[in-house]
Amino acid sequence: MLQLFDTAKGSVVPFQPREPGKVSMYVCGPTVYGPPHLGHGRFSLVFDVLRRYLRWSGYEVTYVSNITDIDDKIIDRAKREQRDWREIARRCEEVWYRAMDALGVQRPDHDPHATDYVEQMVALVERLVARGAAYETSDGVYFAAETVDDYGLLARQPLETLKAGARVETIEEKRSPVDFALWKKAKPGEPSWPSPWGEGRPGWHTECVVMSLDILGEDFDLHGGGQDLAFPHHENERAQAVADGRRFARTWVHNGFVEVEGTKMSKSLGNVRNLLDLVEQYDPRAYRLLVLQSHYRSPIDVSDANLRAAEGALDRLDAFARRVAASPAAGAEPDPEALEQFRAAMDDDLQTPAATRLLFDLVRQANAALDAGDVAAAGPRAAAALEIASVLGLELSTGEEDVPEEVRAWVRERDEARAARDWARADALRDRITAAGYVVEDTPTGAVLRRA
RNA sequence: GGCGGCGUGACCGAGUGGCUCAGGUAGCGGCCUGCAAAGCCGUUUACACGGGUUCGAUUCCCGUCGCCGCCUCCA
Repeated sequence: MLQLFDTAKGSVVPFQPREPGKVSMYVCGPTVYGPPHLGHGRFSLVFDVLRRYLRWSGYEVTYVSNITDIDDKIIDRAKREQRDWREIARRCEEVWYRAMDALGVQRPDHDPHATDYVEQMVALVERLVARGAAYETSDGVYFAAETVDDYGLLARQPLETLKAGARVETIEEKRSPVDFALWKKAKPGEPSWPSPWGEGRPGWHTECVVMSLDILGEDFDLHGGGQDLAFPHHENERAQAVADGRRFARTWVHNGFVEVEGTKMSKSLGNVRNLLDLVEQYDPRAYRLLVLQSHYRSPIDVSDANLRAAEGALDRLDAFARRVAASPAAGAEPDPEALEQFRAAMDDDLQTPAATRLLFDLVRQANAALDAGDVAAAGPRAAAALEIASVLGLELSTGEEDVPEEVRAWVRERDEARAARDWARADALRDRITAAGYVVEDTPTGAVLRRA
């Protein structure tokens, strides 16, 4: 059975879905005001892997991830660039999905947009005001954090400490420094929606409450995001739901941070903080592998050296996939014991490092068996390795899909030359193929091509 | 000030009170190969420092040093 670290409980607990066989998960998505960065990539990959694993485990998964398409940062950028804020949001959303697609992150089943839920948000804020959990000020409506008994649960700090640590540039009308905006009254020229408190826009923390409950219903299974969202964002979502008398997420899962070695990194390749740059400069799967190789709650350091190493490892996996596909070991049933080990690793709070180790062990074992001509031993291990890779979202390349006909012809010529033991000619042809960007591998069944 | 995390071999990065265990990348040596590629095998005193607990600590406790994150809108 799957065990996950629940931030609210502060420990690893058995994952028990609301409804047997079904999992409802909500993962906080991006605010669309700029290109996605490495942090977005990490949480997307982490929860993509969790989702794929749950599916593979037999759960029917509903995956919701929102798009925050109205926010101060969007408005600021619109002002600065003299553009329409909606256009910025729309463009950024396109870029977001382009990056996600490149990373192999499956699209959410639902991607609610904040602007489609403003009415429901207003209704929630009204209820909170009516219950005395929120109050109006000259610039908006604020949530009174002290009305929630266990406020600070996700921050894992008591309310008093949070208040003591709060930064002081707060509005004087706020009753407590930890209170946060549910509704912001519009200044002239700002996008706005009608409300009982006048024209304005929702605060950030409210949308996720409304959208998650609307789509997934009360007591949904899992709420996820980056560690930095635990407080204040998730804390504040939860506070609203609790004050509204609703049951909120059963389990809270947060992934660790991405660290980019400032100077070193920027020196070697000029600040790859942007996800799009990363997927252009490296095999996009390299980031996924990097994420898999450390535990989701640990920090990861994304550096040129790390990404290159991951690319090297992917070459190995691709070569393996090619070799298996071309061998008689292809198509075997996966070794059940290996899959059991995989399951054990993943069930233990998603120990993807152990899972990837298993993957590489299986690859080595299967390769050795193939070397020895032991198809019976190679098949099940190879199949298990390929299945594990697939569950982790690592799509391996077996193919020489789009090799130009010209290059194929050289390969055929080279095979003939080799058959005639004309090594000089064979080597000349290989040079030509190499120059065209391909690598030839001679196998017992003929030459195999791949991209360099 | 409060809370939390981290410091592992050339590099990255898991993990554990004692049982050669990681794994990946790179280098080197070997096998295989016409030569390669791919693959396999082998390979470099590893666990920040100082104490303590213990028969025994990289793993537990205390301290020191260093790095990092969160504490109102940043995944």
